[in-house]
Amino acid sequence: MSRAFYPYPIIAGPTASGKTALAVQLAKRLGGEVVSADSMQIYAGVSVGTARPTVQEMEGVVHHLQGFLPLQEKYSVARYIEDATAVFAAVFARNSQPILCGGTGLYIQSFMENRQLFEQPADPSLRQELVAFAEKNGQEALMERLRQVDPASAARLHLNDRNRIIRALEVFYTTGRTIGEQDRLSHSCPSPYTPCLFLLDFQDRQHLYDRIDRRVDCMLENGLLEEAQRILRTDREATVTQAIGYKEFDAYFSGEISLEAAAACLKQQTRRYAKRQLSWFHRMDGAYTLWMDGGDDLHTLTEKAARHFDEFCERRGNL
RNA sequence: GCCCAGAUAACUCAGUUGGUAGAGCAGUGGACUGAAAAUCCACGUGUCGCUGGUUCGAUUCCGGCUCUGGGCA
Repeated sequence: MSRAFYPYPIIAGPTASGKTALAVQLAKRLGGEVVSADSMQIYAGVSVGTARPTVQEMEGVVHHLQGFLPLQEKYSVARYIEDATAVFAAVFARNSQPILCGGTGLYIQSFMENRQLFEQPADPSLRQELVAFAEKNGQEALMERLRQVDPASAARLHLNDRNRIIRALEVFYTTGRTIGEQDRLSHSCPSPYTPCLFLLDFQDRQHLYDRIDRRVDCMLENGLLEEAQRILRTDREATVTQAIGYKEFDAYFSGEISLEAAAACLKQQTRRYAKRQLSWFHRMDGAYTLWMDGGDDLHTLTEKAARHFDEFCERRGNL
């Protein structure tokens, strides 16, 4: 009996590592479409600061899940899994090859594992209440509340990690289950798709940092300031205001620091972000690393990736 | 030329009543289950400017020199 087999490549890597260009070339090589896995590029009107691929960069390749969401709207990994799952079904249905490409580790991993997250929405008013409680009574008191209902999570989480403590409480109060139980339940249904993970990395970290610096300069030339002004005027509750590339100019617009200082700050924040991304990707098993500073040009890298994907499909398809 | 203040981690500085030193920031590593470009954790050896002197011992006290600010001429 032959079971349906739906393999797909994942292009993962830190910001400015060259994911976009490689995904486009691989899509052309394999006859496919790019599905973005980026928590900020989903928003409309933030194309410069999030380095969303331009029409020229896409070279005619179809891109999904980019620039479709209004700025004020909240998004989450749950919605992402839903959206990406729908896109994958459609792309495979038309006999095309989806290529997942992005830098948001949580989104990539959650999609890969096909986590079931449809029964436990966030509760903003409860969160607010818990934040207020923590501010009034202190972090230790908040942790004590978690310890009462979910000692395992309380032991695992750090006292200072308020977001996660609040989330754990939220899950318990709204579902009656601990976040650990919820976790087990979310893995009840394996993914119908088989991922082949590529990690874009650098042998010399400095090469990545140089690329980040150049990209920020480039963004400034392409109208980052205007975009930032617009974003900073939107509701500060919106998810998009968390993006790196806008809040760093707050102090510049209010006249506290020079443009050079703001740009330097942005570069630094981006470097730190890239490091966190690498940290996430390094712990994912079985990745095929593509060294972006190993002397290979884009064509060679694309060929390496395509060949590895072919072998991967052959090997897995015969299981 | 004179007077004053500095010179300590890549950077900004603290400190040692004389027993070779520590914060922030940067950097590095890590975590991550519905905000994730978010949130959080861990990691600190450096000719204490150079050179003499005093001392068992000087980064610390004293002298000279060099450099950097500021002031006076």
